[in-house]
Amino acid sequence: MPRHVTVGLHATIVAVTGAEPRVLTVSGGGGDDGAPALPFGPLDPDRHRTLELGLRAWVREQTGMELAHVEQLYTFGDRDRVGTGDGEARVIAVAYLALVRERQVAAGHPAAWEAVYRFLPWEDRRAGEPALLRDGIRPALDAWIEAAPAGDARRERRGRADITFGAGAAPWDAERVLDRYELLYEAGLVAEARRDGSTAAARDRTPGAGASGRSARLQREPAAEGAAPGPAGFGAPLALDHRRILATALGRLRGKLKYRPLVFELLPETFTLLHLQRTVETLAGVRLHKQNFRRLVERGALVEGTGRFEPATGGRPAELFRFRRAVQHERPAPGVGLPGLPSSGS
Amino acid sequence: MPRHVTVGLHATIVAVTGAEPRVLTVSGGGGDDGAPALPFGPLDPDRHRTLELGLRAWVREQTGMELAHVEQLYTFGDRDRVGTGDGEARVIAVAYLALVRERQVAAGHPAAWEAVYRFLPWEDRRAGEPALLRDGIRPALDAWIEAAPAGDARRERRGRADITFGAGAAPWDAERVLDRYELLYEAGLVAEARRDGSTAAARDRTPGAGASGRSARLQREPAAEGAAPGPAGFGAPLALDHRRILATALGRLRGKLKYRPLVFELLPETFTLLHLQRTVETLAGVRLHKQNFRRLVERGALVEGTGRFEPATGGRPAELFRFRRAVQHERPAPGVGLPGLPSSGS
DNA sequence: GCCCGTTATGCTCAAGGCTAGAATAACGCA
DNA sequence: TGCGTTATTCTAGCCTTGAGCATAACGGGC
Repeated sequence: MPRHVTVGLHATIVAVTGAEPRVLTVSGGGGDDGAPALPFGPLDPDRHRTLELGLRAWVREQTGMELAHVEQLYTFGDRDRVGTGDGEARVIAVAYLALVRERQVAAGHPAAWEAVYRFLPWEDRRAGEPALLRDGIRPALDAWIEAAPAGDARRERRGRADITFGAGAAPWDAERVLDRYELLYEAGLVAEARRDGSTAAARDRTPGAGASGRSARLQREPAAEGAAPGPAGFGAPLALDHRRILATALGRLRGKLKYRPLVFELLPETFTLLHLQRTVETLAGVRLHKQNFRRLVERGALVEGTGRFEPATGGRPAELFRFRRAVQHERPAPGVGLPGLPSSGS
Repeated sequence: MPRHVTVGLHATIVAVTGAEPRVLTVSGGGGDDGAPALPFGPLDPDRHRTLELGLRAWVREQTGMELAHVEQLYTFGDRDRVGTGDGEARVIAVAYLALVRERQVAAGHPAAWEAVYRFLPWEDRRAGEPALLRDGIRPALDAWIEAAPAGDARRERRGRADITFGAGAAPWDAERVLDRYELLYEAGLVAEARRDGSTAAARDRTPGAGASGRSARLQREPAAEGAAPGPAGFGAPLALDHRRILATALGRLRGKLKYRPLVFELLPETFTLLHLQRTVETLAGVRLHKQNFRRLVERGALVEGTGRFEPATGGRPAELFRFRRAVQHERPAPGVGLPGLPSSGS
């Protein structure tokens, strides 16, 4: 008897509070461990006219929140995604990214905002390369590289690690969030890798993944393979494959900031230019040159002054700006361009 | 009784033959009209371990072809996607883009290569803006715009048309393939819009779609609304929503060319720089400045000379180059950067 | 009231990248 | 040999970007 198919709708809901990007989680997750989960629920073919409407319904139910900007991220469909036993339904997951303003908080629902960088701590380089990277991840990756047979295999691992984590000539590429998470997963350096254990043999390649030539090779190494993992893996885990989804979301968001005015979905109606800059930095995980950032934003005609001022800046009052919605009808790719980070390298 | 869910796997298989991008189609389509379809088949939860493997299996079966580069595009899940009646299974479509070398042709299978620009003729601007755009599409869009009530609604339509099709100050943005197709669909200017008729009321927003502020407004206008459609709509139709998938694929491909060495998946082992340029132009739908294109490719260290030459160029023999696979391990975003098209504007 | 630290904002300069061509080299063919 | 065609190399000019310097405007000590 052929198994049925169930479609799960998963939401990565992001907001920026203070100077931190946060993601909305629900407690207890899908049933395996106690790690928090992203809000999700199955598509109801009868009730949900579209996938996005189904997602909104689930989010409303679980968090009491109405979503504004929503976009689809990726669809995960590996048989072993969630360790379903034979006979049970096959579960496909369609993942979404949603952006909301910081204030809207859940009320009476078992949902909570968590700092995104709790789950992906190596992605925050605003204060320079985090110690975790230098002292924890890079050495562990080196061990993983050395654990490979000496020839091409090892060179291949080295190349991948260098490119994804930015070593040697390769600079840090803020958008490769997913590549980094997947590398850590394969190297057995995140808790999920050990949790999934040997049941997770092969996975579909996921979105931004690079290296076009590798696509035919679907087999993925089961897990550790000799690397010395941190005590419980790097970063806090999420239920199921939700950390993978979160990584996909952050990568997509970082990429899209450059050519779409997405930040403004996360900001209040009016804001200072520094507020805008901090929000972008927070998401991109890097610091930006203030004057140049201003120039880009103003020359791009993304914002317009309101004439009002924010006095509590700690210094000279800053003018409050507002997003010029009209840009979207003027220029093809309006975004806040991320200039290279200044060489303030910690 | 709740309906079941079926997951369809759809492949947009692209190759470049001569100077034309082509897409592999199978005859007869899914059952509605006689239009050609993209190869597709349902996910078999028992046989297909991953979505991508399922896709490969279906493509092998229907076209006898082994796919190399494959990437997921988008998942379509509107209830009215294919006009399923009540009681039937709900059908979700996961769409993929695959790239293959030109030679591999189907044998004994009812599959055929069709020129991509047969279905999206307005996307080919290599010889300047096509007459179809100036004489057919723009006037029809103008009519559609005028058909809106005179206030904001009309301004909104105008803005969208200008941005997607490049009018006034806005330049042509080669990547907005999907936006353009969807605009034509909404304006009732493609055959599918009339075929789907009033059954297709709302759709999920699809990938690259711009205008972040509009996301909450899910309702889409049913169809025509007063525009004067061409005799049978612009461009040749495909079965189901396959033209939408094709548009998604072409847009994605155009975008990715810039930062991933995808072209080389479509080229033979060795090629001349002009061959490379023509292939890129063909996909991007625009002409490029020869000297600058060479400089970018060479400075990017994307290729290396072989020392051998292609004599049959019609002029001075051209050196044969080969893709330097190593780039992928050196630079973060190796692609063939598409500099702005020269102002040769026909 | 004056000095200081802090943030906002404006302006400048130099390096590097991109656009558009000019100029030159190497073929096939008449 | 001269012409048309394509390949390859170089250049001049403009614009963007990266990095600072300088000045303005505020709150708080003193």
